[in-house]
Amino acid sequence: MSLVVYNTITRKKEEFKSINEGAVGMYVCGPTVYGYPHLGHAKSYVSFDIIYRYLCYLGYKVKYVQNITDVGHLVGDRESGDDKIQKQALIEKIDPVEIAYKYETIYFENMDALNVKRPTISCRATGHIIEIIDMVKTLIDKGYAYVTDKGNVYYRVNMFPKYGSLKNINLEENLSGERIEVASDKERNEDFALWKKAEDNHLMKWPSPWGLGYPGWHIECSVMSKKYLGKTFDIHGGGMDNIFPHHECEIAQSEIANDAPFVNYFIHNNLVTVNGQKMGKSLGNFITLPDLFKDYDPIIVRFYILQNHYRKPTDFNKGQLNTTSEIYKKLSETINRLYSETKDIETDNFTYDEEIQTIKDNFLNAMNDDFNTSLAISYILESSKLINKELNGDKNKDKLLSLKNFIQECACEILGLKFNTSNASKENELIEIISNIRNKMREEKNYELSDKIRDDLKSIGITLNDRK
RNA sequence: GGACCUAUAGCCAAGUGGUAAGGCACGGGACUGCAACUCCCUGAUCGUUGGUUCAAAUCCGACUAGGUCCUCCA
Repeated sequence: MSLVVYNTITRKKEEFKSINEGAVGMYVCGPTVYGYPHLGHAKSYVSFDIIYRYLCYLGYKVKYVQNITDVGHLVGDRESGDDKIQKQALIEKIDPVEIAYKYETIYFENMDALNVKRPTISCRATGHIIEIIDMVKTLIDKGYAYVTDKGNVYYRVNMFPKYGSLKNINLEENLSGERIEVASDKERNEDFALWKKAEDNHLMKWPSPWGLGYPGWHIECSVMSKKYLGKTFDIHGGGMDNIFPHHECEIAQSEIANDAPFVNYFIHNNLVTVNGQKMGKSLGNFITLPDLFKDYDPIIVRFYILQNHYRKPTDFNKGQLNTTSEIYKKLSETINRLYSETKDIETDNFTYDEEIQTIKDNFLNAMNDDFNTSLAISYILESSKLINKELNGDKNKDKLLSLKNFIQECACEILGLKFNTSNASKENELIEIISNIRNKMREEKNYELSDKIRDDLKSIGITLNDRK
């Protein structure tokens, strides 16, 4: 079975075929770095991490480009809007460049904690101002963009008939009815900014043919994807909320500037909700990752995200997160047992067990069907049951090694789960010693003391699992 | 107002034409000195309503509820 992905362009699942055999170019919209990342970012980047990991597993050489938006953009194109990075800089009383760098660092630390692999290329908007100016020039030369008296540059949306097709938006119906901005210097209200003139109090600005200014929100992604992936590439990803207008604008810019189709597959993850409402920075109902990680191991947050499909919304729910935490602990214990009991077994040649091969096939089929992680996880849990049975029973070498291989490839490599598989710490040795003494007491039927040891250890969070 | 998505057991969640995966919780059992762990068994006709079909959770229509986008947001 081959890989099938849902393509936003066609609103259908399609068989995945890369432009160049054995290689994939993928661009995912990265964060604007002016605040702490939240659970929504986690869902998005974990989702694309899965796609990245799975494509690698399938043998593709993947070039995964992700931008860092370190230029603040105005809310809309209005003169009165705030530049979010600048705003944060004024609050924290440090330079906007420091703000961007600070939150970029935190972003990556948080993603590392979630075991999200770093993109192969991470690029910043501020590092591509020359190329941005260049593409804006091209669009002006082709007549698709215009410079206003104020020194702003806008894209003529009505010249690009495809605009709105990604989101299936009809501009006539949706935009023409709105009140035209009186103060705007645009030809038409739906036109979007490619370059904005900087007001005197604007901190981040660059010289350009149109005066001192800064790039519009959408142009950086067109520029950087072209630079690193070429005019046409395989996959473009991002959150659903970026479909319109961001990705529409990218298509409009890139296809005209490059005279080539932009992207073959657009993949969008669904959003995180809180009590059914979208979690968003502007709504103020977001849960930041640093806060969440105080109460939950990041890898459990990752597991929680993967229990939902990426195209379905995840409703944040502490009760469910606690449940997930319990499930993950059990799974970890089982897998740790598997690793510790197989660490001395020769792994060179073993016959892959048929039953486990079937589970692995099912797992891969689930992944092939548009990265169905929630179904895939059910096979991991099924294997967990088999591990316990085998460890409590025959301890068949082929079965154990097959299971170990399955966990290693599917749970660890593809899903990016981590289990605490080292038993080497002093603490564990100590527990082992205490446990042995306690077992001795139990043999001597000194239950009063052995129960006290069990209870005392339990009270500091260590559970002894008695086995025959 | 326009476009679109979702609705499956107490909860989470797969399943897109052939009679409902998995997990948690609940209950029963095996194991145990007792317990925990582990294993076994146990639950839904799929929002409502029409229709298409030999056959629908799965396709089409209507309705209801919730959500997203049409301003920045992963």
